[in-house]
Amino acid sequence: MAGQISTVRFKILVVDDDSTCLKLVSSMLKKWNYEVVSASCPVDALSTVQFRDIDIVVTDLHMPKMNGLEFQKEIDKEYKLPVIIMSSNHKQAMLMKALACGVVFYMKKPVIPEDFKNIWQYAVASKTAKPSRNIERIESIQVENNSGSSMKKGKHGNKKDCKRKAHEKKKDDTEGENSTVPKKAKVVWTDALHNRFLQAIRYITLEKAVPKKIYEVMNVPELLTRDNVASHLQKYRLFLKRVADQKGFASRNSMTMDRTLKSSFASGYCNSLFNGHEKQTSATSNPSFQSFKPTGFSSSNSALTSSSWSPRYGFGQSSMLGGSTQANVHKPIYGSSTKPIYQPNRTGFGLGSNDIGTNFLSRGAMSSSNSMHTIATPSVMDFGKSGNSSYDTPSNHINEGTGTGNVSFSFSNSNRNNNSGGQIMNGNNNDNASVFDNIADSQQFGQGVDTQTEPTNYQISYHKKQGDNENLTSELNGLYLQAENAGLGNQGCDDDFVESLLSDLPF
DNA sequence: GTACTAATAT
DNA sequence: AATATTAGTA
Repeated sequence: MAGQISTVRFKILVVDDDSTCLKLVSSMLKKWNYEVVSASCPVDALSTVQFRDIDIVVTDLHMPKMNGLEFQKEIDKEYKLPVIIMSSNHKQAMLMKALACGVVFYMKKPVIPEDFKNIWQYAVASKTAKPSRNIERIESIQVENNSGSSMKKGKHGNKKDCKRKAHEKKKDDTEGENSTVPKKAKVVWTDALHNRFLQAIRYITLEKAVPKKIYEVMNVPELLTRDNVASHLQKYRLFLKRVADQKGFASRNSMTMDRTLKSSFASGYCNSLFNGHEKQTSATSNPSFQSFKPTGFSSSNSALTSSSWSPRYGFGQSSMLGGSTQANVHKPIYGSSTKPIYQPNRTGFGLGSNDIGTNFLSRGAMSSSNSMHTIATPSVMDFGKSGNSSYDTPSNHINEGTGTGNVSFSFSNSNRNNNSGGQIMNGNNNDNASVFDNIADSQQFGQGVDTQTEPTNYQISYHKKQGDNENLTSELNGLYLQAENAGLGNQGCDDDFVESLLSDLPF
C-alpha cells in the first residue's frame, strides 16, 4: 500500500490572491512533485475544483471577497477536501478558529518548500478518516483505499447534509440522512476535540484534571457530556501509563520504547513528518483527521482562558500518579519534535508552520500501538512531571528515575495559578517541562524516528558536556515557543529566561 | 446526592 | 478499537 501511495501524484489546488505568492507556492509544491492547479480567488477555485480531481486545497487566509475560512467552509460542504491554510496571522486565536472550522493544517506564512513536502498525507488521511456523520457509508471507499490505487479521486461527492436547521439543541446532529432512528451518536474525538481536551488538561494540570473540570474547561457542551470526557480521560490515562511503563526503562539502545514513541509520532502526525512518501509503515495506525465543524467551541472560555474552578483537594485521585510507578515519569516526547522546523523570524529555531501542526493536529490519538499524542507539548505528554510534582518535589532537573544520566530540564515558572489569561505552562508549584530525560532516550528517540523524520529535530545534540549551550538554548527556545504557540501561554522566551533554565542544568 | 475511577459492555 | 455505561467508593 505504501508504495502505491508514493507513486500517486497528488493534485493540489492553491488559492491566493497575491499572484507572487501563488506562484511561489506553486513552485514549491511542484518541487515535491505535486500536480498544481492554482486560482487567484476562492470563487475561481470553487468553480474549478469540481472539474479536477483535487486532493488537497492550500489557501491563503486573508483574501478579499472570501477569506480562507469561508472558502474552507464551502469546500467542506461540497467536496470535503482537506484544506490547509497559509496565513501571516500567527495569533493563537486565529489558529484555533481555523482548526475548529476543520482546517487540517495551519501554516504560518512565510512558508518554505519543506512545509509542503508531506502534505500529501492529509489527502491520505482524509480518505482514511472516518468522518463523523453520515459519511460512514463511505466506508466502502475506505476499503478501496487500502487496496491502493483508489487513492485518487473518488470520494468527492459527499455532500453533507444541509440541514442545519434550527435545532440548536443537541439532538439533531449525527444521523445522516439515512440512518434510522435518532440514536445518540457516539462522540467522535476528532483532532480538534482531542486537542481541546489536551489543552484543558494542560491548563488544569494533570494531577488535578478530572472529568468535570476538563469538561468545564473544554466548554463544548454541545458536543460533550462529562461522561464523554470521563471516558476519554480514562483512555488517555491508560495511554500515558503505557508510555510511561515502556519508556521507563528505556535504557540506551533498547528498541522498545522507541516503538511506542516512534509510532506515536509517526502515526500521529501526519504532517510533515516522514520524509517522503513511502511508508507509513505499519499501517495500522493511520492518522485520521477529521474536521471538527461544530462551530461549537468557539464559545466562552475558549482559550481556556477564564474559568475559575474551585480549588480542589490536593491530589485527587489521579490514579496514574498513584498506582503506576510513576517513577519513570518524566517523559518527554516533547515535542514536537516532530519537526521543528524552521522558524521564520524568531531566533532561528522554534517553530514554524509545522509546529502548529505538530501541536494541534497530530493525532492518531491514542491507539494502542500508537498513541495519543496529539499536541505533545511538554506539559501534557510529559506527565512525568505531574508525578514529580505530586510528590512535591520541586525537583528540577535531574530526574532520578532512570539510570542513565538523565537530563531533564525543568521550566520552573514563577507564577502559580495566577495566570492571567489562560496559559498553560504556568503553573503550579513546580511546573516543569521535561525534555528528554536522559541522553539515551533522546538519542534513541532521535535514531528511532530518524528514519522517517527529519533528523533535525530530535537529537539536538545532547552532547552536552561541552559547552554546547547554544544548542540547548535553541532547543529550549523551541520548546518554549512551542508551548506558546500551542496556545498556552506567552511567556516570553528571552535570553534571560533561557539562561536561567540553563543554569539549572546539570552540566 | 455528587463525582471519581475501574471495570465491563456495546 | 473507541466509546458508553455501570458499579463501587469516597
